[in-house]
Amino acid sequence: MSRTETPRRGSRPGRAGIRDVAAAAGVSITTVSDALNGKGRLPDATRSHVREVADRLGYRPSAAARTLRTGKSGLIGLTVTTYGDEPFTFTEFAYFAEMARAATSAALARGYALVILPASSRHSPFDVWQNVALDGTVVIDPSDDDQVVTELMRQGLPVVSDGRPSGDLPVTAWVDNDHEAAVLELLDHLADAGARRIGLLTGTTTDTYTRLSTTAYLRWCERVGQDPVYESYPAHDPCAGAVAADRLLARPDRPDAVYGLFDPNGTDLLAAARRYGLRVPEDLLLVCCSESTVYASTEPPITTLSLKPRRIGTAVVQLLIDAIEGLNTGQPVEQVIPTELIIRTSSQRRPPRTTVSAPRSPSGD
Amino acid sequence: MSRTETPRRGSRPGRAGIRDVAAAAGVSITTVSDALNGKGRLPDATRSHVREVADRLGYRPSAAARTLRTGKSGLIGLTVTTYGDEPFTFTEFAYFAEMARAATSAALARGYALVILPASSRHSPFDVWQNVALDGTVVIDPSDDDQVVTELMRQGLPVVSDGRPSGDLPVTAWVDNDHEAAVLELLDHLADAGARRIGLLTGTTTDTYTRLSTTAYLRWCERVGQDPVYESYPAHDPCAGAVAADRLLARPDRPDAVYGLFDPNGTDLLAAARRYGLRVPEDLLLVCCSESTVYASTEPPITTLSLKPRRIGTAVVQLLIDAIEGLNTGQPVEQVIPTELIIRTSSQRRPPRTTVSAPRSPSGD
DNA sequence: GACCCATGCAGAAACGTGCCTGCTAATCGG
DNA sequence: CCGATTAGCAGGCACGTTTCTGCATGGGTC
Repeated sequence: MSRTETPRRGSRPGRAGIRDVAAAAGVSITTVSDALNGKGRLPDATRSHVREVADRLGYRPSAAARTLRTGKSGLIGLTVTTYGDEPFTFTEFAYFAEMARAATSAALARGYALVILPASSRHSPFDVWQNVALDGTVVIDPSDDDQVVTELMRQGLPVVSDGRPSGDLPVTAWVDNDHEAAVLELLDHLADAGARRIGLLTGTTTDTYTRLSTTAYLRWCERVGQDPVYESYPAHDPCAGAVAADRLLARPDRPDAVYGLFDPNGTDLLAAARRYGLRVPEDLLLVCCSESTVYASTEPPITTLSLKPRRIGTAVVQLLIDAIEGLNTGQPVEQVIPTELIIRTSSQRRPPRTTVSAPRSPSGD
Repeated sequence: MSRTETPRRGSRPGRAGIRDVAAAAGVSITTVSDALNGKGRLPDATRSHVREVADRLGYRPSAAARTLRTGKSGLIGLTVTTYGDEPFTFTEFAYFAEMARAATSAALARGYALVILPASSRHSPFDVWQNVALDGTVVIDPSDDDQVVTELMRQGLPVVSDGRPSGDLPVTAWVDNDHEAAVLELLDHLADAGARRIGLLTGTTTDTYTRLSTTAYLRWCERVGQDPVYESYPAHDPCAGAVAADRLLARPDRPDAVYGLFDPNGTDLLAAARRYGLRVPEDLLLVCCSESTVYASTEPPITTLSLKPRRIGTAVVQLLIDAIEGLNTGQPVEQVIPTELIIRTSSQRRPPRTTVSAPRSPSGD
């Protein structure tokens, strides 16, 4: 009986609820909700009055209550595969950084925020996946039988993957490059530049990117009648890359052109070439897959294959939000983003033009 | 009257609630909640029975309802300052990538997840900040009168900043390097290596890092009696960096050593040095602040100052979670992370040792 | 003047969980 | 054998919001 008089009981002091706004404005809770959300039919006078009172009280609606009521949280999960003990190589390479950055801004532009989550999910109540209400999830390079993806789809949550899912992994949509076509174009470019034996620096991991790129290389070799020359290494270990680059150039059947599948391969191969006294591009043509801008100012500048992570990150998020809001029914759920081969000095036998004057000081070139 | 018989009304089909688990297990809702959360006093038989039924039904507790009830969401905001029109330069430089990665894994290890949020907050109901329930926020390089930080602190939410807040901006705690000491140590190192006139490549932005580093440089110059030689450029524009590097080396009072404040300055300065025929380190000593590993394999390898972003990201999150959980009362709220000067060839007059054999082919060095 | 509809707002039922309160039966000390 | 304690569990309120329903009121139309 005496309890009915306590206006706010358990609420944190300092945070005003919608009830406080209604009481202060002399209207009902419904009116406050409608006025602030632009719904219902209210005269502008009431609307502005409620807004003013809410502002004066510093009212901030509870996101948790809104999510509970509406079922929409405005949160999108972002997860990447783990490598070994390291939590994950998120942004270890420039690709992930650019992709995540584009995905973040695309999500924010549509009123969503990204939550970074691990690729593995313990089946325990302390799992982070249990404690966050998601509207959907972006998965980067899901594994063949990704348990997280399976579970999310089973819950009816949309999942869009960067990288086409292998096997029968069900996803709402996916975005990827045409890796085979990119590798074939790249190898043709090297052959046009005069390469007779093209080597490959690849990874031991079984992700889709590595697999497709490697098989495309092998098919190309078979087509042109060249013996494959490649070295593999665990891509998550930066030191192993330098060692593998060295191994590749130390082989008796040393290639006269190399394509490195991973971002640091360019500098690693360049350093290895210097160690063996090989000039680039005179003795060795070089291309690597990278999003880093450092290869524009190396000596010499290195030709890179860009996977356009910005476009991928944007497309992934757009597809996911469309699915969340039910806008993409009937549209294609597969999207292929073209790659871009940025041709620089390292893959051209004749440098396009010499550096602009600037006399070399010591041993005159 | 007839409504009391409908077991689940508006709930999404396919998602079982705690009521369904209670009904299926033949116990009350309280017992289910206690059994799954390890609270209350229940015999192990009941506990395991409830768990089994919950597993069988695929029960997933609603994060929104739990957050509404407990007031804790398990979410931590992560925000960085914006630069121009670009949403934000998040992970534009390796520092942010490494810092965010360490912060993410530190948060996940303690059961929290990071939400990436923009530094600006429109005062509108469509603002992302309104729609996400946060337990606390990590702010990278807050501006002098950061409105987001002020608002969050006013709401009673803990805020920990990477970079000491300038002015009277209130924060719960902050983590930073001792930038002055780092710059002074670095300049002393260059002077020890024989530098007579040390130049600086700095930024036009007014963030704390740029300001402290620049003033430390100016103070050092004053102390040793050297005229300051520096060029400024907008750090968010990668092209401007190369131009500024060129400007610095084109000056009549050309420095014989340069420290670049930002990550890409190393390659930019190296390229500029090549254009002017300056050998590194013989004619020009070079140091830049970077977390990138490419500087280990450039020609020559470049000495870098590491701000230890991994340690900073970890420390920031630990302090924030301690504050959220009320564990750090009385502990210091300021934490200084030591920097590390990674000395390579570019800042040593005498290279420590020549490259291991490997005959240079053409113009014999 | 009776009917109808649009307008402006209030009441109240959920959303799904956590936890405080309380009730019953079993154990225990004396 | 009896009061006191405790284990084991159920009832029900509250978190703060959205939204369905409904009740007045007023101005039109026939």
